[in-house]
Amino acid sequence: MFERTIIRMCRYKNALYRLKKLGFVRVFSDNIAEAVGGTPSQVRKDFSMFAISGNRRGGYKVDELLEKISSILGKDQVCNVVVVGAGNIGLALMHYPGFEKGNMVIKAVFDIDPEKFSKEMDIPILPLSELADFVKKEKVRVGIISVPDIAAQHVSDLMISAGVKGILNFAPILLRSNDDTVIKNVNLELELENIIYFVNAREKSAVERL
Amino acid sequence: MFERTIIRMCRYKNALYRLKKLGFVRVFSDNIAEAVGGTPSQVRKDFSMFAISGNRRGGYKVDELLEKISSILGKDQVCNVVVVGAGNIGLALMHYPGFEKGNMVIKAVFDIDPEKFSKEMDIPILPLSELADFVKKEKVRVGIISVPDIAAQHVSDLMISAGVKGILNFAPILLRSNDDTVIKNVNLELELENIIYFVNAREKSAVERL
DNA sequence: AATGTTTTGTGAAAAAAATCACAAAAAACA
DNA sequence: TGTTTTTTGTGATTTTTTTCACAAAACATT
Repeated sequence: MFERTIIRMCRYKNALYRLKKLGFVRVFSDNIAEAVGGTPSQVRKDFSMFAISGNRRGGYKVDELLEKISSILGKDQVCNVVVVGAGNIGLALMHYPGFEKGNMVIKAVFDIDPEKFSKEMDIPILPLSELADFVKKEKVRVGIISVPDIAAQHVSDLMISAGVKGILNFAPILLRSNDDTVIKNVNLELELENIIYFVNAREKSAVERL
Repeated sequence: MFERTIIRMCRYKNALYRLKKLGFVRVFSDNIAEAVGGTPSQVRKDFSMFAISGNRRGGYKVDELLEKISSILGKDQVCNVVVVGAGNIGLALMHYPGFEKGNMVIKAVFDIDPEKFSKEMDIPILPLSELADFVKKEKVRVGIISVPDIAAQHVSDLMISAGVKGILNFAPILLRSNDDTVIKNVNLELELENIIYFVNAREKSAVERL
């Protein structure tokens, strides 16, 4: 019942890092809005939900704001992540540069194909059978699923019983959250399909306007 | 101003394919709701937006329904897609099996690194300089961006000026749509951060309940 | 110190989305 | 054929989300 606001808070944080890199020390709500494609009043309203306050006329100090948002988003401590599925998507995520800087660390990738195992690497690829132990030992709380749809539910069950509390699922099947676990489904096919719809719709309405 | 409904329509279609494969000939709104994690009345309401009607007491015939939804989503004809950025994510998408079956075909991948070029493959990897010609010749209307953030805006401009009408952007930077082009930003880092927030929030509220 | 300007913070209003609830239709069955 | 049961289709209601609008605060300027 806060979801929209939280999603935006993540965006604000990202935008603030960029603004900071550009040399900003203070920002106003319209700078932030501009950076994330929103409205200034929505930015302020979102902040007010968390009692984040700036300075009337003076805006917000970037560093303070970043600190407050980060503490709300719980990014003070590092979050350990595992990936299950060493296919194309899984390996791509393994090397995705964006995670490290955001305090999220992929500790290992798991698969069932022995061909893929490699314990020596920076991020090891391990047999799926070792998942539960690894999760417990390394205090992993978030997992990424990048296996074929047919295996996704099983992997999800495995993760949850091992103690994972949040799952980002790339398999094209809907995994359901329960009271104890948060699951976010990302379906690339659907995203693309969506775009195609809107492209067609605009084209059609452009034709009709003639 | 329809976005939510459209996204769900895509999900319904997917679910219907699965139900069909399971042997369903007829479905009721609650079967569909169950399959996508929604409510029956929302399914019906969504359908009523497009004047899709079933049979009182008899539900919906899967084939008819699929046909209607598909025609709304504009998936009658194949949609040609290009990918720019032959990095980890780009190559993963290139081999992503979900696209083909949904009538979306990746025709080529583009990059600026000559090391990566390979014209002989099933899906060729070509120099970015050939993008505009390719898009025009192959009537490509949708593009996927999987380049580093710093290059994303430039690639987007290139695509749009070549005639691309829809963009799925994986670079961690917000690209803005205009009246003529639809852009959907997918930020993997943000997705993961989101999950971490909700995991932490639940943990905290669980502790408070003690 | 007084006045003017800018920007926040937030209730109130509007808009959008989801849910409810129930009449109407259609099949099943007696 | 009439009665019962099930499920749709949709207006009405509720909830959620966004936008508006303006007083209060803080700084600048004279």
